[in-house]
Amino acid sequence: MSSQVLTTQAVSGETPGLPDTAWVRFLRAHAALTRELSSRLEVVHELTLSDFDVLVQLYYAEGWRMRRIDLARSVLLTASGITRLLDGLEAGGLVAKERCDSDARVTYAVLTKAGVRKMEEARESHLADIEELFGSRFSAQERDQLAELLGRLPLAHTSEQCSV
Amino acid sequence: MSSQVLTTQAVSGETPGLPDTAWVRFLRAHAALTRELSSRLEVVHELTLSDFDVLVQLYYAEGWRMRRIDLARSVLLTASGITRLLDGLEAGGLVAKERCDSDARVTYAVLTKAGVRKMEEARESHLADIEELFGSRFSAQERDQLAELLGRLPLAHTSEQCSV
DNA sequence: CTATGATCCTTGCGACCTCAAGTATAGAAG
DNA sequence: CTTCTATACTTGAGGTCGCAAGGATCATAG
Repeated sequence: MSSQVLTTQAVSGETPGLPDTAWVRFLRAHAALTRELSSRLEVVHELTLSDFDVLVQLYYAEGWRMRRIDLARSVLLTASGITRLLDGLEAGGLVAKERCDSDARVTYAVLTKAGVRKMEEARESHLADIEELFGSRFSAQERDQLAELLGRLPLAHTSEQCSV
Repeated sequence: MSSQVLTTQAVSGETPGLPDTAWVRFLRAHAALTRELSSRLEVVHELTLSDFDVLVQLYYAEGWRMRRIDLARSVLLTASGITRLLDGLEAGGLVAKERCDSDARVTYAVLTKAGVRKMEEARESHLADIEELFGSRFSAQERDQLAELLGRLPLAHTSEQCSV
């Protein structure tokens, strides 16, 4: 009732029990890919991966505008994370704040003209990078399959069960 | 010659062109899973995901010993990252330094008795967590398939081509 | 032996992100 | 109106990590 937890290990047969599971590959691939993609994005467009992520979300939102809290949830950052990330984008003139008339608690993040331009500028090269490092490794069918498999993973905190 | 880059998007049909590709799911899943796993590992065993990662590598290495640089490469951290991570583990008494007789440049990282104990302690619960949040989402076959697909991704810096 | 270049490791610095705590607003109940 | 709870956002402190630079050691060639 143990030792069956790790499937697909020791594929290369190097070290005896060294785990090389789907999960470990997942971790390694993420580290390598984000490092490389981030670095390219940084050099060419002076953007973080997260910056780009936020820009994309806003770009596809109605009126290029989103509540900060929704933005945070959609890119899986905490509220404070979004505040600081947007601080940077605001300083760079890519995003602006906007008050909400019906609820004074909320603030909108809006893409500025410059932000839209930046986004469209960065898009092409970044998508090409993703394609090169990620997408091109798979056939269209495999890509769909991968997306389906990854789509099953939990996106939020599981187990809200906190008794005491 | 564009707009075909993003396959598998808008699966849920919510926002028109909002990308929901395999890559985006990959990013989101990673953020969510590492957050949750890290938090659990922290609470129960006072370990980081990276800490555990290093412990595992050492545990399966000959003599529970590895050159720091090899350790760094195998967990995909930089040399400085390993130095600081091991600082923590050394302070906690889980890992010790050891000189190399044949080459004074290299230092080994060795699992201490306490380190081995910690590793065996943490292993069970952490693997169970991984299984719950990750593995259990897939059949054995799907797991293998996922591992195979993820295994195609580049693990190091691509394109060493730096002309000037 | 000395110079050169590569490798291993550490350290200063900064970037990014989280948690915990605090402020402000909203809505519901008394 | 007042109180209580929930939500939105910000800020201070701290942790992890990469990059760049520097020191030490090794290997090789002159």
